[in-house]
Amino acid sequence: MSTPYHPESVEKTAREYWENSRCFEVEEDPDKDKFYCLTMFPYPSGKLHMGHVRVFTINDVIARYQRMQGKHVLNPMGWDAFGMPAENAAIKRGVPPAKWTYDNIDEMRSQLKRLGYAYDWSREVTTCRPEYYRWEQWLFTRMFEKGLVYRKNSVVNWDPVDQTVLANEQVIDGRGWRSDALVERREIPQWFMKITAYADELLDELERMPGWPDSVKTMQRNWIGRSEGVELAFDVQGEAEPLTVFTTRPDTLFGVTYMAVAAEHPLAARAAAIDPGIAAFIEDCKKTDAAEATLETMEKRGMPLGISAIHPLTGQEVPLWVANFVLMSYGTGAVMAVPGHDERDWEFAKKHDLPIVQVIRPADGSEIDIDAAVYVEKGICMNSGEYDGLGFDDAFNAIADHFERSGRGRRTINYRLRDWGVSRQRYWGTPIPIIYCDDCGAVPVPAEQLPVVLPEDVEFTGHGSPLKDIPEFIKAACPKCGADARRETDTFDTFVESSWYFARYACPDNDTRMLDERAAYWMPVDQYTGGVEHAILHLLYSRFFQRVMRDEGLTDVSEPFTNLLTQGMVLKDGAKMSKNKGNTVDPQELIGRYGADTVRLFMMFAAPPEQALEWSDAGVQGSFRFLKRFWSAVIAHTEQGPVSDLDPAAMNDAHKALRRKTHQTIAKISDDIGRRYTFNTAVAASMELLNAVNRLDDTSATGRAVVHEALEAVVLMLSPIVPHVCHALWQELGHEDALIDQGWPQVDDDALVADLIEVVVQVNGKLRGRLSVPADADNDTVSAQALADPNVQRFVGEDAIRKIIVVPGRLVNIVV
RNA sequence: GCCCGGGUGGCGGAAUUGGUAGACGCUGCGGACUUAAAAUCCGCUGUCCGAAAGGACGUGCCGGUUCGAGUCCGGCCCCGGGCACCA
Repeated sequence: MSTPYHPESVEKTAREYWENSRCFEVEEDPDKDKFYCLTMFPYPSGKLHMGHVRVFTINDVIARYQRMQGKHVLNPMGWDAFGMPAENAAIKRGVPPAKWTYDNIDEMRSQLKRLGYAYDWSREVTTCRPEYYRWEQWLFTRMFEKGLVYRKNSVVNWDPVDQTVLANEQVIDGRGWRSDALVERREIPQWFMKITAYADELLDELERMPGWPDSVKTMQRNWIGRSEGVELAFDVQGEAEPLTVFTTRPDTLFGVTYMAVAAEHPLAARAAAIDPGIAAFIEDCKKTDAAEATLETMEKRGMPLGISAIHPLTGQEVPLWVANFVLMSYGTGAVMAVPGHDERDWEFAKKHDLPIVQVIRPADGSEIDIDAAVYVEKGICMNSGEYDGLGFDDAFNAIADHFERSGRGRRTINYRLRDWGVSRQRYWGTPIPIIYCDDCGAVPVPAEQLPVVLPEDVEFTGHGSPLKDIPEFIKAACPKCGADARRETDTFDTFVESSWYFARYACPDNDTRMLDERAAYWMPVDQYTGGVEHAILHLLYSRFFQRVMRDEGLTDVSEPFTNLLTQGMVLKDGAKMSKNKGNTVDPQELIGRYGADTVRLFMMFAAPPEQALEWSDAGVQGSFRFLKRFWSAVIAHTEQGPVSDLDPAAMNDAHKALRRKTHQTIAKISDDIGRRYTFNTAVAASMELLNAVNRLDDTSATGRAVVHEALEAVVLMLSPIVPHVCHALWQELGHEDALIDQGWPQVDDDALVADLIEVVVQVNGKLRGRLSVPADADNDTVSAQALADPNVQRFVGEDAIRKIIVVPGRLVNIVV
């Protein structure tokens, strides 16, 4: 073996070994303890970026570590291949989305291979292939039969100049990104999946998911937003239909001084027909994009409709307004306003001079001025007729009972979660398998006619979906009556593909069933790793889809991901490094210069996985330097010839100290990688151990045996992170068997025993001295020794000692 | 606006259960090697006072609990992620 570290040849050798021995291809084996290790699959945007390298390396470290623990590891890779960037590339460069996508996949696959990831490539999944998406089309038709999908109108961003639907990210400050035209909200019919039917289960199961971060569970809980309240009917003057509203605060019902409906509400439309001012206001309300953040931050505006509702308890007239912050698609499209006890209602009432009535007083008896500040806490009812004096729960129940008895309302549970709109007016996606027949309506495509294949050779103009211009695609016979009918031209939201790919990795080649018994073996995913930006949408949709597949009899598993690790982003100059912002560092260039191991090492060393990672070119060089030091330390050791077995009796204090350090480090790194996932501290501990090895300048037989043990431990423990160099160094250390088949090193508890330990001494909590004491010294002995320390004496002086706190093995605190 | 994170030296970070703040690495400075440079190796590197021993201060800001707070509690400020059509 040549002496200097040449990453290129070292990595090529290791890569070829893994490839030739096919050691990462796994089959189902019931006798083995399976471990399914997965990352969120990438969108094939062109080249790998550092965010990819980070998450894939984290995953690879876990996969290789679990393998060394004796687990039967499945670690697959695939492509989330449908999506907007392919269409944008097609418009910009005239490349068909399919060709652009397949070229990108080829490029990125070769990059992944160069990074040495332990993937089972035989299971690769590509979502834009009909053999993949046919099964989600099939599941959609099953959901259709069960009533789990339905069609209704919903809002999109409409660009009136380009005559096309825009994604939220294509709307910049309320204008279309290409046309610069003011974007309008427009309602069109779209397909929805009933995720709300699973809302309670998705919420409740979070309580039994200890392997997920609390932050993600909290976000999902808040997103589902279950609230218990009452639905109430208000009669409207001159209208036959009452206006229904939902409230979680029926105890404040007597404080209702106005009501508001959405701009799209029929009552608003009727008022607009006779009042041009209202009509103009409603038109104006539509000139905003559909994003929630926009609606929540924009100025709250409204207009009186000139009609009144009747308060169901007092019989008083309550003016009805139309307001831009009430949305037709949320709840009933109408809200009751209690300005005394709701922040937004209070501000709106102040602005429009609407009355504010106090109907709740603080339970502690304190006085408040409802005109000066809103009071949103729960308290005691007042100005509420027969309900005066009741607390929240009593008032809630009394009022709810009253409405249920009179049939004018009912207790109900409301969710913030809305059904999942899956229709996209785009070309590069899975065709929604529906045929529209003039007589039979929307008819799902029968299973034997699936897949509905997306034509890949299309003319791409950028104005609307090209599917609308392909008569052969649109023309279809109605599956029910055989009459001429039209095929749906909308495609699925790409979150549909990513909601079940993890299960399909188990059986990607099955062309007769969506999932088979192999999925029963591998599912659920034991460790799932991906960006925290997916904490809600992708993970919630996947949990939903898993349950839909379960209820279809395809699997027994309800929760797809047992353990979740959300990695932070890769930042450069404090900003997210991403394809959209163009502030990327090219991994390929770094691999060419330093090798894959250096890039992997820097990624793992620079920050713990959950935190954002700030990119540093100097840090990469530091990682490269470490690998060179690592390499030469092993070479310097092996050049001295064979090593004899370690004779414990022959060890001096320095030998014992190094051996203790070796086994302390094994214990620490096992914990860091196996439990804490703090790969940065695992790397730091390896560096410390290697520094300790280099400091022990001892060529005696015992010295070399202790060093040998330490070096083998470092090679084994760093191998999940820098597998290529460790593959070579393992051979250098004299082993015939490949490193990939080795087990994780074991701690020798005997080596951990120390005779003396250091204890710090504090006076009144401030550090004043250090002691070396026998490991088995009792508290009194340690206290006495602490008091004898000259510097400690200086600070204790003549003062009376009030208390001495001894934390065994750590510190003594003398309180005076 | 709402929900979830984060804030520690010149920089990335460590401190795992309330017990030594700054491990490990980077940068910088000094030195060795070299004709020279690169590479490599050795030393120093939170701020202030001090010749040193040592001391004072110090984990975004303000306050609290505790023998002891980066860690717990209350109130703020700033930065990042998500907000349903980016993936």
